[in-house]
Amino acid sequence: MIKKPRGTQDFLPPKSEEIAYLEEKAAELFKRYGYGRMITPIFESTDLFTRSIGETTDIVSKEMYTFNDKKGRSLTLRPEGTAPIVRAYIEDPSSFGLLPAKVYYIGQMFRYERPQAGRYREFWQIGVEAIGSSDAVLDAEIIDLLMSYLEEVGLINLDLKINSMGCKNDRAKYSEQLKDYLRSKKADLCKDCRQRVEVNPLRVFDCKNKDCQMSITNAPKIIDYICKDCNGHFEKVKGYLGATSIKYKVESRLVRGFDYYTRTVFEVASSELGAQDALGGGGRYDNLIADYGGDSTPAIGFAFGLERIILARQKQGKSKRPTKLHLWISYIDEESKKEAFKLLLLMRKNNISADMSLDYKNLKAQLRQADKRDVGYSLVIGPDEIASGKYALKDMNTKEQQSLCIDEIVRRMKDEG
RNA sequence: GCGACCAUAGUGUAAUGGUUAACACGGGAGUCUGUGGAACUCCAGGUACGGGUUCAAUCCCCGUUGGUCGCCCCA
Repeated sequence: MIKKPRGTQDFLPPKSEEIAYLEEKAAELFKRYGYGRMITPIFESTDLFTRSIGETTDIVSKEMYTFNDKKGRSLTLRPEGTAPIVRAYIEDPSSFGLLPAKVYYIGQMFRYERPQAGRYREFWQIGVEAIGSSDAVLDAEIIDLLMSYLEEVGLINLDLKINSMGCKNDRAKYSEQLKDYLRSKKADLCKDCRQRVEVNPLRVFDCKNKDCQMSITNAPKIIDYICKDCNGHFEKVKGYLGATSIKYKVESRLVRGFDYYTRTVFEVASSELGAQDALGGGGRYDNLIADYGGDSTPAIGFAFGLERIILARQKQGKSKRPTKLHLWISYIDEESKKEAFKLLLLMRKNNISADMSLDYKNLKAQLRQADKRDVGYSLVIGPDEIASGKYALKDMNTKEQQSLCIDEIVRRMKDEG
């Protein structure tokens, strides 16, 4: 038997409807904030990701689906959504219209990781990017958009953490300070962290090892090393956030997975999700476009994972009930089956969800099918109905049944629907 | 990439080194040939894959694949 590749999923109702629902909600809300949908290729030149995300990050060093096409070009299934949009912007800035350009995307991402609850090799993300402004109010808008979305789909008890990474210079300076500090504590650090000190010292903050956590309690904080401008920017972001109803915590140890972040970064998690608890996150990337050869253009964005939102909604009892059929059509004999089929098509033309038995069964069995499918109404068609032009419409909840002509039935179903 | 645990009808569980692998729910049909949800009867459907040990393996061993949970990392 051929099985689906590891870490991938098939989606059928009701799970597929959950995804559709989350997409609709996003489209609706993002439109209100002025964001339009953007679609980019699902694979890109490998260079795009290695350069933007950072060579030493886990994603690039071991998690990418990379392959050569028939001409020997190295391509990679996108592991995240920001780099492709930045690429498109640099390729043709004018197509993005007025700045800031506000776009969102919905689609699958790919990372070669060991699957576990809330983590897949092919997973769904929805993200937004606002390109062309460094104004702090935009940071607040973006964070508000993320939190509003999560609220919109019914999630509560979320923890929002924010931090500032400063600019390039700040980061380099801070990185050296942190290295010095960590080197002095090297004896207390775990095996992995000893390596991190040299390669990517900020990552030590993510370590869950108790000794490492102890060792960094007095570590220098990036917030103390960021320059005046960056600090001012962060203060403004917090000021604008004060205008919203959003609760957040400044977390000086918050470090995100991509090297391109500058200034504001943020992450939202749910304590109900276990080890993979991050629902979404993002931040500002003011240097990325310039680093790629575009005109210096500041930008900010975020992304969240649909599987984890679905998980959190399940834990919080918010899962959507599968959509039901509205009307089931039953027929008495082969003769009336044709009439039933005609009416079935008529109902569907009138936007009424309806279905009927395919194989002939006795009426009892057909009503049993209707019952199993939890329909609201059932229509019975037999020789008597065809002769009189009046059909028996039964309310499946109250068991009440009336004889009505077709127009009345259509009208009734539409009102109910 | 590392570690631990796991794999039996669609789902949830049972059982045994030896005739036919059991039960519940779910699915289908009928009892009831023009009126559903109950009850009863019947039907379909299963030991993930590949090796090994053995007279004999669903059971024991190894490998593969997949899942779950940690680590890493992140969505």
